[in-house]
Amino acid sequence: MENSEKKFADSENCPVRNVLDRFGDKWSTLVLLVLDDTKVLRFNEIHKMIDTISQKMLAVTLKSLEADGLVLRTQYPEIPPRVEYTLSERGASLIPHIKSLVQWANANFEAITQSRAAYKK
Amino acid sequence: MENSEKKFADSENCPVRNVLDRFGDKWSTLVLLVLDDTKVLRFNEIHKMIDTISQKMLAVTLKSLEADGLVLRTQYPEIPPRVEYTLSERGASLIPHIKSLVQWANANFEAITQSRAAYKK
DNA sequence: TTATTAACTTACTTTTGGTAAGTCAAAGAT
DNA sequence: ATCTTTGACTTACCAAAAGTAAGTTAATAA
Repeated sequence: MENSEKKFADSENCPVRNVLDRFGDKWSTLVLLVLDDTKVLRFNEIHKMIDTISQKMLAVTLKSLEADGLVLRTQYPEIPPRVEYTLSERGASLIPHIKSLVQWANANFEAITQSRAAYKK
Repeated sequence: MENSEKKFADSENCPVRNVLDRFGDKWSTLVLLVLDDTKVLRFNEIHKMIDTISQKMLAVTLKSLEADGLVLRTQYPEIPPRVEYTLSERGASLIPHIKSLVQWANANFEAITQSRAAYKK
């Protein structure tokens, strides 16, 4: 009995599951794209660019991206505080892969929208 | 005043936002990968391969993938029922882009895990 | 003295996802 | 004839994740 049927089970040890758990959240990928687009951004600047994200979720998203070593956080000892976010090298290395997905998205956006509308049930 | 700061706002009309909203759910991408891996699968077979997904979420995930035209559903008029799922052409065209992400995941899995452990705060 | 500012937290509510049981219709077992 | 099994789901209820709004901090400006 082969267990090819278990290839994706067990998210602890499966890199695929692990990374999908990581980026299958609502905001991480978008934040990375925004940082790639503008290189250096402060908290409130990111918040303006993605205006539907809540401050709370932006805070936790940035924190987990930082924990994963994808984003660098630089804090200046001033008041009011100033904090700058940038992609790390590792974060930057992810971008081309995300952009390849984005290209597909742009190419298929219309067709998908139409399928969705036609599906209606 | 330029509004480059609004490039990613408004998820209705932004293909990037739209597609990330679509795949920023917990299961869609995994289901696509599993279907790519085995080509034709029945409901319960997918459920076994991704054993942590609930039947409920597998059902809604498959339904939305079908609505988007990424997955094809074939129902045989038998009892007990038999339903087969496959990738559509459109779904198949997405796979290479997802796999490029997966490769990155495999390559960076260890380093990320270590960063996470070191972060601890 | 009070307002302002940036980068967050905190308390509370809503949405999304998980769990377990139920449905449907026929074939096979008792 | 009634009971059980089977596969692909629903449904009702509960827990976890995300959204909302208000609060915190410390210095400078009004």
